[in-house]
Amino acid sequence: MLYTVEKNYIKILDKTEFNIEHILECGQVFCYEKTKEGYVVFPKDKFAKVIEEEDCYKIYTEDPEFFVQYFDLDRSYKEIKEKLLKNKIMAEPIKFGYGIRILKQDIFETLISFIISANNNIKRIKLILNNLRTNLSKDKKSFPTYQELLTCDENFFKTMGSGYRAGYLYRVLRQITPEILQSYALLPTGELREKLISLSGVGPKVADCILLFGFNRFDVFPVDTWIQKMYNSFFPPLEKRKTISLNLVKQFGELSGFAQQYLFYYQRSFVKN
DNA sequence: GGACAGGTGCGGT
DNA sequence: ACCGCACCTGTC
Repeated sequence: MLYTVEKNYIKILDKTEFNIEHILECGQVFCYEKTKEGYVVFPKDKFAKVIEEEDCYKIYTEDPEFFVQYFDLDRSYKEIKEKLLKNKIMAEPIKFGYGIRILKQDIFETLISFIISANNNIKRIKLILNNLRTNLSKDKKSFPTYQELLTCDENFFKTMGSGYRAGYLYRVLRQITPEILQSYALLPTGELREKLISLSGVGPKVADCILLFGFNRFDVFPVDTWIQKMYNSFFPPLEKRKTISLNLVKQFGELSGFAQQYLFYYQRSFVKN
């Protein structure tokens, strides 16, 4: 067993299967901060403080049940890594990001976050999301609700720093509701992907991210500029991201999403600084 | 100062 | 269906 639930924290017993830096910095999430003591993470209206100790992690939270789900603690990543290691290309990335886990994030939150992420850098994405939180949510620290976002006009989103994505945000809020999004969970991946791409500000890359991080569909391989660079350094170079994605899904099948995270985290570690 | 960020929408072929 | 280009704005 990976964890035990104590009174006000979750204890992670195996640090080879959970590394908070790997989990939060591998590109799947924006609502976290590094602190002096460790990391804080604040999905939806929840909050947890993650502290590393000698032989364990402690996840301090008022809602352990939520964070057991959120951190995907009941899935064996040991098995996933073993399967992925059959592909030689995965050896170094898994060695480097051994403690990665794919979070189970709120679907609506993932939609809004990744629309903002398009052609953008992480620092600025976090800034925009912070602006939205402090200006819209009543407690200044929860992710804004659908209703709160719906009251905003396009210009407001611009003042939050979202630039030309302001129009995407304004329109997408009038195309869907969190409830309709949730109902898409019943659809097969291909059909669901089409639904997502039909939304304003959602193209192939953002759709794949929502599929992976919100709906936890692992048979998709989001290809951004980093993955494209990685791919073109390992394989005969390709221009089109769609072809790259198809090739990678062909290689990794139902484990594509996991492979993507290890490869992304590894690739980005070189270029960062 | 320009290139680049976790791309998308749009109009023209 | 497949290009090519414009697009906010902070950071290097």
